[in-house]
Amino acid sequence: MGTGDLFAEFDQGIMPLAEGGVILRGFALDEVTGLFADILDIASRSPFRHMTTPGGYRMSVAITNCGDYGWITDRRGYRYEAIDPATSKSWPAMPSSFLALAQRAADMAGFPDFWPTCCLVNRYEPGAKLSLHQDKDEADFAAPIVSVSLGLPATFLFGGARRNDKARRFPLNSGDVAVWGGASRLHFHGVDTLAGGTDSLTGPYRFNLTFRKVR
DNA sequence: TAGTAGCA
DNA sequence: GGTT
Repeated sequence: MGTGDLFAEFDQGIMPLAEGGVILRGFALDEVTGLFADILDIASRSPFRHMTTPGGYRMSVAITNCGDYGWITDRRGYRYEAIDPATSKSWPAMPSSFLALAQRAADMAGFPDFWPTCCLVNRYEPGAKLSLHQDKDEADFAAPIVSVSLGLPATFLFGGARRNDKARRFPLNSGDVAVWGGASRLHFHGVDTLAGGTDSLTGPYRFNLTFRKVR
């Protein structure tokens, strides 16, 4: 038996993330091709763009959205909007494949009846990162967060309820799905600087789908 | 403070 | 050089 076989058993499974949080390794593996096609379709109507934080800095992660609401940031702050400010039109509808995946993952993690009204689509290129933050612009903290990884690998940072709580590091690969809610719903989290590389499906990018119930 | 930079 |  070679080393690869020893690690193969860890390709799938449930990794504890925090109280109320798990990483479902490989949960979406057989869907990544279709999900990527849906992302390209969304981006053809609401293009990826680099938004500005309230402090006036450009985010290294490019974003777009689909669903009833989209998360945006500009010099005025963070918020959800039903209209894409770049197109002055509604965000693209959430594909049924997205909704079904998010619901299955939430259910698996112990959050039945999850009905996300927003899917934030993040695009990372090598060098891009997302510093520690809380998802707290939603009206309903009872609903969990579901986060799907596609393409290049990354390191997920997951901390505690306070910004200064030490964050733990978790490898995230294409097809992995992280779900957190309950006691960890408002915990600080982020993504470490993306390393270079080429993915057979997405090329020089990592994509992340983040499902939230905004209202 | 979903940001960067500098210092111990 | 990585970490706090």
